[in-house]
Amino acid sequence: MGLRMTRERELIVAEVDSFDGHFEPDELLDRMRRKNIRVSRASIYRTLPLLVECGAIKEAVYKDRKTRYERLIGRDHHDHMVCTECGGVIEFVSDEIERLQEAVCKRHGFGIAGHTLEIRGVCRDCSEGKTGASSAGRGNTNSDARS
Amino acid sequence: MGLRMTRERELIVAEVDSFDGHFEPDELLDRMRRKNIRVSRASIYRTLPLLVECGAIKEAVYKDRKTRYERLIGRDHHDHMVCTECGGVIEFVSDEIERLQEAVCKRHGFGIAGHTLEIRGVCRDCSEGKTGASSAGRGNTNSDARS
DNA sequence: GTATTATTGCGACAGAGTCTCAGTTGCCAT
DNA sequence: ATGGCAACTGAGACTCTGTCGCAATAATAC
Ligand SMILES: [Zn+2]
Ligand SMILES: [Zn+2]
Ligand SMILES: [Zn+2]
Ligand SMILES: [Zn+2]
Repeated sequence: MGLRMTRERELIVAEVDSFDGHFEPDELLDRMRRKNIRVSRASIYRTLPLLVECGAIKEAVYKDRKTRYERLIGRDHHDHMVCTECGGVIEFVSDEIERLQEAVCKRHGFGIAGHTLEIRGVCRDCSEGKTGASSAGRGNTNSDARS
Repeated sequence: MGLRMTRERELIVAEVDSFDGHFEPDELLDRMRRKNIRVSRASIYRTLPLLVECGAIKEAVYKDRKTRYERLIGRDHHDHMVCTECGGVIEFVSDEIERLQEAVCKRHGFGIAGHTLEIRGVCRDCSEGKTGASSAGRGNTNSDARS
């Protein structure tokens, strides 16, 4: 049969909606625990893939081999530059790149459902020697207007 | 002191060089076991990251939360379209996209070290109803000339 | 040839994510 | 509103990829 809207799922969705940026399942769990919102780890791990299927969130940057999610609803599509020094993430959009992707896929008869573009490298601050400028760098997200 | 060229590392490099396409560490191990080449799992897991640092291979598509590698030496850079139906992988290159990425990064003062572009969707065969055309699709790689 | 020290292999370990199963609860039909 | 049932939850055991510690080994430097 169909899915059911349970109390737990409402709580999880609410929590996901309550902030921007990237998160990992266990991170979400901790956040909820600290707020005294009781939901089991299993439920979180079971719900997030459902939200991906609904298009509410998507898997984003992988770090260490942990799945990271990112809210989609209420946010524009963007891609990522990840600094290998400080771990910082710059979000960016290039309409031209998006258009070219569509063109390439069309040529292959490939129907796009989504994509992930992740550029690895060294951000300006780190390369200018402001070592650890962005500090110990626990994935601070440096949002950015479309280019 | 520096690194050492050991018998084990030679064997691993030889095995990696012996085929194109993507592979996972344990896959490589099995392959070698079957050929009666004895190298410990730990050595493989320790060597592959070194090869990444040398630029001989790189981490490619993640699948299930397993690290997948791909040989770089002797192959041109390319990106991936992954079919969500059959699991097939189409490799492609768009020089324009590559160029645009450089432009965007330059604008951000971001020094590119590498990138991963993975487009998810449905390939031609699957969308034309040739369901399972590419068969049970365990990641068959459909190489392709530059577009 | 000997000293030095990186590397190997093994098995123990770590941690993200999955599975099982009994108990619960949303949902639909009556 | 009530009952029935399948979907869901929570707890913990489990799986599986990847890492670590340590004693034995072997590649390099002298
Ligand atoms: Zn994009
Ligand atoms: Zn983002
Ligand atoms: Zn590329
Ligand atoms: Zn490839």
